[in-house]
Amino acid sequence: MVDGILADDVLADLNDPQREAATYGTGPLLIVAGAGTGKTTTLAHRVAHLIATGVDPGRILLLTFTRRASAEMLRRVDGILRERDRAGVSRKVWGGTFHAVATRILRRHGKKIGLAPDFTILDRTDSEDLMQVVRTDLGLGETKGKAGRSRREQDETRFPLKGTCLNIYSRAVNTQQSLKQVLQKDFPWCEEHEDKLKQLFSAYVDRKEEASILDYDDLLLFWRALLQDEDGRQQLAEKFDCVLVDEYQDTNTVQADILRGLSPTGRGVTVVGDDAQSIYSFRAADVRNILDFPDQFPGTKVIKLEQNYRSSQPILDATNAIISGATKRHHKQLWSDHKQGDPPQMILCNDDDEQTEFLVDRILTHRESGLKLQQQAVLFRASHHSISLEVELGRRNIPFHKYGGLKFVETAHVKDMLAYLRLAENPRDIVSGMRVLMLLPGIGQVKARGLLDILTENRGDFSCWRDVSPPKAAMDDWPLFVALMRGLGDPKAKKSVVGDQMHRVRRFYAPLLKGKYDNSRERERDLEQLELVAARFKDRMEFIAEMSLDPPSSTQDLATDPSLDEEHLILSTIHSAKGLEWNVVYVLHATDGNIPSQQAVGDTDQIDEERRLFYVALTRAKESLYVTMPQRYYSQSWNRSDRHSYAQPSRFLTKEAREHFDERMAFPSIGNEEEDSADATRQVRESIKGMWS
DNA sequence: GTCACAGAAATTTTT
DNA sequence: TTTCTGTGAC
Repeated sequence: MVDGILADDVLADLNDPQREAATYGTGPLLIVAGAGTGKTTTLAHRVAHLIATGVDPGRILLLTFTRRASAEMLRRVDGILRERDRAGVSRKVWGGTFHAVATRILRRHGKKIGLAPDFTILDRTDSEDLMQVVRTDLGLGETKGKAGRSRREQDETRFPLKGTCLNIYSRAVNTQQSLKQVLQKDFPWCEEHEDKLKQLFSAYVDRKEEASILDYDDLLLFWRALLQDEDGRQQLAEKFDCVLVDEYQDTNTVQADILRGLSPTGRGVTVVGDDAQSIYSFRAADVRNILDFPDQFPGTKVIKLEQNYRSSQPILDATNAIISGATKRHHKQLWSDHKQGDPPQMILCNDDDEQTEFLVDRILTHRESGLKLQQQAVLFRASHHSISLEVELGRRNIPFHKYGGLKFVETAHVKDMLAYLRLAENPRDIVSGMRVLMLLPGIGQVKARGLLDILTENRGDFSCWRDVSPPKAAMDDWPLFVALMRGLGDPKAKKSVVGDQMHRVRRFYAPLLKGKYDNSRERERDLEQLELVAARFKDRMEFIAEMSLDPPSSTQDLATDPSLDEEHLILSTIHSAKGLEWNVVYVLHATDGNIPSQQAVGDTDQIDEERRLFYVALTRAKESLYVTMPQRYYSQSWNRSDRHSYAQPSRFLTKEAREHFDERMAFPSIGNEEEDSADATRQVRESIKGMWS
């Protein structure tokens, strides 16, 4: 390249450490980037700089946490390069999540380690389904067989549910620990089942192999295996000159191994992250990856970004105070040029309803003063925390998009539809096969298994099902079903437009849907949306993989054409808000039990992670920050006999932290004082009682 | 073998 | 609110 270094005017937007990071040479580089310090900008400039100095874009690998993040990054790279007439080259960059890139690589090179290229991918719920199949096969869930069923035995803990089993399995695999260690540390109540869990997991692994399916963990494991295979390594290690990893604090041991496999000396490796924002340890992410990076790769250059461009100083003061309570951390002091601004507000509400009322009120006030809804975001710890807000927004016709929580593709009817395509793509995929067959009346687990065995014997040719005589109840549907599958399985159909295939499935499936759900009309509309999405894909396999690896993140993303999209408010779990920013941020339910979550107060590591989570939430705000907390929770659940309970503010809002907040009631009380004081004494009693329950 | 029902138990965050 | 297991009718 004759260009040499990128023009000064492009790099002039960067501050000194950012510029140093963007232009640093090929040695291992660690960029420690605090919240809002221009991490994305820096990384984008680094990629642009690499390309401008002659690195082949096709030999750059950019690993991000979500596909959205990598798309955004590459868009900015293009923006920077446009001035050099090189716009568009970034399309050649290998960008995406670890899992998405693993899929591409394994399809192409997996043969080396004995992997068929047409594997299908299990998402979280599919993996649970398979776990359940194996679990019942081995008779592990049963409780009735126990002789006598004495009280003693009833007290014995039941075998863990499928979700828990998968958590245990995944944790062992991703942390590379023995089952015993994992059980001891994270699942002590399951320790007595160690032997049976071993049986279960080994059968689970076998099943996946027979069916030619990979779960999320497998994608990483096999990529790593490929890098450890001598042949594979040669081909792959030489594939990339530069590897950049974003959000490195949230990678796990296997991902770190992959990085080492790609570049054993660290040549060409850049990682970016912030240990204060590590919030995925539940998924086996290990902060030590980023903390120990300089030891792993001798000669690492460390560059710290500490100037915050996002938030006003009053907000930074508050967030600095919150994170300073952490027991272990890499010291950083964020500062901003943006000195002016309102202090963050801590809002006390009577209950959930009042919180909702306050939020809607405030959101509209900001809207009236000219701030678009997209520039405001409501963040919460758990997906269900926003339910009452969603209802109210709906009632008032305020459009919103919700991120996190149950995704569109995880709903039963969407999974059903996709299962037809997946079975057609990979007839050995027993998860999809069982799902599809059991939709037919009269076919249950046993029949479904038998039918799949026949299919395997006939090498996946769906014609073999024509000769089967189905149970009476399925008599009408069966020929149609077989015709559908034969059509989809035909090699010619494989290449036909994915939208058309989806349409055929929908015609068959819609009547079944009617009988299965009472809100079938609504669900049918979802399926129409799905068909539209499918129509955007040329390749069926790609479509299916995409739906497992990178599903549309909000239901509304699908329902509306992005180009015609109307103004909308953002609701998001804190986890899904990572890396994003808004002018106004509201953090809901900042009470103990919610933040930190009741389930995560076991040890200091967990509590620290919850603190970082709270920190991530607060640091999303640019100008205004509201932290709201209901004081009273009504519980009509089976669990509690009392009708309501009182909540304390989050323990992270310590006295010192609160000095940086304006504290007030959402709606100053106008009720009669007697009731208030009665409430106050009740609150004391309740909270004392709470200490023993 | 399948299905519908009942009673009990669990309940975060996500590639 | 859903998920899981056991039971009994078909």
